[in-house]
This record gives sequence, structure tokens and C-alpha cells, in this order.
Amino acid sequence: MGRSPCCDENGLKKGPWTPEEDQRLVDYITKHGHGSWRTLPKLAGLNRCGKSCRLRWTNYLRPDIKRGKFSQEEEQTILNLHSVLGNKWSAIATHLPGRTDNEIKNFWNTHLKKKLIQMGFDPMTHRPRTDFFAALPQLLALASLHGLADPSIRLQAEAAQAAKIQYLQGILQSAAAISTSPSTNSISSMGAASTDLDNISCDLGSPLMGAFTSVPSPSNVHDQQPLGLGEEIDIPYSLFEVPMNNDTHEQCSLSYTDDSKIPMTPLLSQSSLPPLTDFSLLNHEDACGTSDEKNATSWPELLLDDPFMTDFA
DNA sequence: AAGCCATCCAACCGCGTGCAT
DNA sequence: TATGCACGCGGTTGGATGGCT
Repeated sequence: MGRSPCCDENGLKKGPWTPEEDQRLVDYITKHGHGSWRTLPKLAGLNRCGKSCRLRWTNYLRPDIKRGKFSQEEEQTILNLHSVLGNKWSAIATHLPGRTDNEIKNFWNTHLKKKLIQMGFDPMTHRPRTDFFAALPQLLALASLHGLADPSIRLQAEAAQAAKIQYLQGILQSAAAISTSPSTNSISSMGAASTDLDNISCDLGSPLMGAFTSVPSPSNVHDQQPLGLGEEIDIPYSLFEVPMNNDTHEQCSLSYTDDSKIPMTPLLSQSSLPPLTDFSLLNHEDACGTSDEKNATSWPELLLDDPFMTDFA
């Protein structure tokens, strides 16, 4: 695919926009619309590339842009959507009228990400942070189960297991990255997949996997077995106190799990787990017919087709 | 007052994708 | 099918600003 030579052209101004330039751009777009961004600068009498004009307009000059601090509701919405969509800033921005993807991205990077980290959550997975070394005892236990007495062989086996763990994590995380299709954008759609999620958590519930699926499946929060290190993760169910009660957030509103009657905040509700649940993969509706039938083939089966995964079975 | 550092955010850069030819 | 163009997106940069020593 060809690359746009747009900004490679010399002689075009870069850097901060002057009020005069802003006025020219606003005047032109108000009168004619932006049309082709590439030709706009010439027509508007601006010594800028079209890309720069587009960015200036969409991120700053557009009349419907909302300015000022993000509200608690907006913050909550971003957190929820990010747990589902990941760094799909433009997709997130469509749910926040008046906010630009750039603004949301900046807000995330400067505020929300730090906030999650401070709370002990991984900002990418929205789960309590776990690291490789936390799972090391599990790896060693598994290795010993395999009767690996020879230290050198055991080390090799542990390294191999570690690689498998990382491989699995990669699969799971990439799955999360995929889940951006319109059918999966709605948080409410996540509920429909909770059964699959439960199955997954159960099927992947080997001791080894337990170390990496550190958030209990919502339906079994209460009977969650201690994790690999024998410690139960204390999950703050009310990380953010503002309830989601306006129209925009209706589908994220405070809910209860079917069996436990535990109020689930959006952040850690059933819908908060999608990093492990790629519903486009789970449902296969587009490619494989009806979802009910195809849901019978769930993640574990798919994963176990992989030679690496057979070791976990 | 001056220097250093951290934070914020507008703007840039490079890549992927859709579309036309 | 291959190519080029235009656009949108996400990651990153760097200047402005404010707080601290």
C-alpha cells in the first residue's frame, strides 16, 4: 500500500497553530466543509499539510468539543470501555460525546493508568497484577509432578513451562485485542458470554492456570479457591463509587450475579473480564453459524488443539 | 531567584486500511 | 491483481507549565 507523502513535503509549517491559522481553518470548514483534507490547506490558504489540519480540527477546533475535566461518569465509562476495547481510543471516544480520542488517550495515560497501577491493577488487563515470579512455585510444583529429578532437566522443563505460560498469556491477550467488532462493543453483550467465561475459568482451572487467572469468575466469587500462593486476592468491588445510572451507561449499571447477589461494579463485573474472553472467537457467529451450537466449542478445546496446551490438560 | 523535575497535552509520526484506478 | 492515494488510528514526542528544593 502506498504511503501518503503528505507530511514529507518541505516548506509546510509544523508546530503550534496560531490564532490566525485557527481562524482560517474554522472559516473555511464552516463555509465549505472539510472535503478533501489533502486539498484543504491550499484552498483555505494555510501553509500546513492536510493531516495537520485534520488533527487541529478534530482535536481542537471542532465546535462540539467538550472542554474541561473529565467527570466521574466519563472516567467510569472510559475504564469500562477500556476493559473491553483496550487502547481503541476512537471507539471509546464514540461513547463520550464531545471528547476526542486524543483527549481520552492523554487522560488515560496521565491519570487512569496510574490510578489503576496504584490500586494494584494491571492497566491493560484490568486485573489484579500478577507477575511471572508470583507463579514460580506453581511451575516448580508442576515440574516435580513430572518427576524431573535431574536439576538440569528440571531447569529446562521449568523454562519450557515458563515459555508455555507466556505463550498462553499471549494468546489470551491477543484475543482481548481482537474483541473490537461492533457485535462485541456493547458491554451488555458481555453478559451473554459469561457462561462461556465461567466454563473457561473452570476448564483452565488447573493449579498452574490459577496463578494467572487471578480474578475469580464472578459466579464463583465466594467459593473461589485460594490462588496459587495460598492467598486470596482481595478484590475491591467498589473501586469507583459513582453508580452508572444515566442513559449512556445504562448497560453498565450496577448489577448482580445470578447466584451470589453480589453487586458488581462495572469495572469488575462480568463484563470486566473480557481480556480473557474474545467473544468473536467464542461465538463464531459470523463464520460458523449459530452461536449456541458453536459455543459448545469453547476456548479450552480450541487451545488444547495447540500442542503446547495439551500439557496443561 | 534559579535550577531541576514531573506533569500535561497539543501535535507529530508512522502504519494499516479502504477505495479508486 | 497491483499500485497509489487519502484517511484514520495509536504511539510517541516535546514544549509549556507548575511545584519543589
